[in-house]
Amino acid sequence: MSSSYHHGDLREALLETAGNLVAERGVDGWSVREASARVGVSASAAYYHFASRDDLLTALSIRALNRLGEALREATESAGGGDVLARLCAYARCYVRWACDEPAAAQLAFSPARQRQTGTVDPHPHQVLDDELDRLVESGTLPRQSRPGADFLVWSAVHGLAELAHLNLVRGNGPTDLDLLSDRLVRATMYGLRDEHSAPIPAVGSNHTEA
Amino acid sequence: MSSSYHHGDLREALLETAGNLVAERGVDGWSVREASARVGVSASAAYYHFASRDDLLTALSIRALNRLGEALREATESAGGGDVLARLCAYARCYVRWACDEPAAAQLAFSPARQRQTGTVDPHPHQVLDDELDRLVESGTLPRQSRPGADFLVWSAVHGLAELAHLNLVRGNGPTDLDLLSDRLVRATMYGLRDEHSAPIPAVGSNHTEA
DNA sequence: TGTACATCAGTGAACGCGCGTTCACTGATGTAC
DNA sequence: TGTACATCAGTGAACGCGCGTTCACTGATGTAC
Repeated sequence: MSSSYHHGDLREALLETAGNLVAERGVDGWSVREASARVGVSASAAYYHFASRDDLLTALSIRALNRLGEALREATESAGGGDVLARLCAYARCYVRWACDEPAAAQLAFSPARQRQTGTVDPHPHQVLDDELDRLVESGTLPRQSRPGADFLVWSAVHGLAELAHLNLVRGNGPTDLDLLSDRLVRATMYGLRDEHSAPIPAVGSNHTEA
Repeated sequence: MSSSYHHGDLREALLETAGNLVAERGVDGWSVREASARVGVSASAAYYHFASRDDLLTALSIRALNRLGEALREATESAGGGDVLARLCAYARCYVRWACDEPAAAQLAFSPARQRQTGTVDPHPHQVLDDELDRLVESGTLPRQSRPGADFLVWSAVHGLAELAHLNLVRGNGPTDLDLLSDRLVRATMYGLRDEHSAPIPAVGSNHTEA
């Protein structure tokens, strides 16, 4: 509000700015001093709101995970008019796009160093996925006996594609291609889960032994 | 060899030591000075072999990717006696274990900053996977028409599980559980790919529209 | 086998730098009476 | 409405630090003759 002293909401402004810096230069490509300067405040002011740089980073990571969760919820809600599989495809597309658009935020959100207090994340991406899978069971698309653990399988597939895409390791260019690939991945995984109990042995060999 | 001066192979020793440091403290948790000291050499000696710290890191990343490639090749070769699906399962298990055992190496290997000269990596993980998928086509397990792009789908699934596992986001504890989950993931994906052309529409809804 | 000399592969001191964080402080704001 | 005072939310100078990298140098090694 006023010209100096008593910034309206410095904590929020620092988070926002640090978030931008992370997006621009990666998780460690900036300093507390720089974020403070960009907000127009002394470096030490940040320490009134965060115990340390790491503390700020943790807050940022929770924020990122939360935003992803919200975006996913929104994407699924506004998709497919009753087609539960389309909802899941929307989930995957959103997830993959997010990872490509904000790679640094993605890295931060799933940073191994910051994962104790994940209870703080309200619409957690995992939770949104769980809800969708439950829907798929209700609708009969996913056999109930395949439901346990299915969340991790689908999450793996989607997360992996997101990762590979943002690393630019996926050939076939353009966002549309990526959307299609994403759909195909979701469908393949769901078909596989649908069949895993009815046709447990593949076409050719029959013995699957421990490696 | 001799007590000082003219270390046998300082370049190699530095790579090895830096690799250990990365494993212990993460990609950025160490300094050139520290690596040099650990080898027993002055800090500046490193600059005779590497143009910069970043150069060293790049060499390390290629090395890591190479090792993964070799491990995967070995895992698939020594698996399954003709059962091509078992070979693929072995691939996935190896990949996931590697990511869990050497998370920092994994992060480094697929670091977005270091990906131009990947041509230097000989048995590239992607190549090993491609070879296995070709085998699956030959054996009739994977329909030929599903082959294009299948590498990215399977890679996504495996990579994603590896990532989630090393982030400790997968419930169900113990390496065995992880192996089983990994097998299940591979099977589900392969079943899905097998069926994607014969049964393109899922059990329930029929319209899949763009999100 | 011995000597001269080029080259290889190190040393160690020094550079400048920006960082996270602390501390004593002070200006702005809100509340009680 | 005015004053006294506690509290809030900043300032800015200073700390100590370890870093990547450079540079002039020197000891060890290999080769030619």
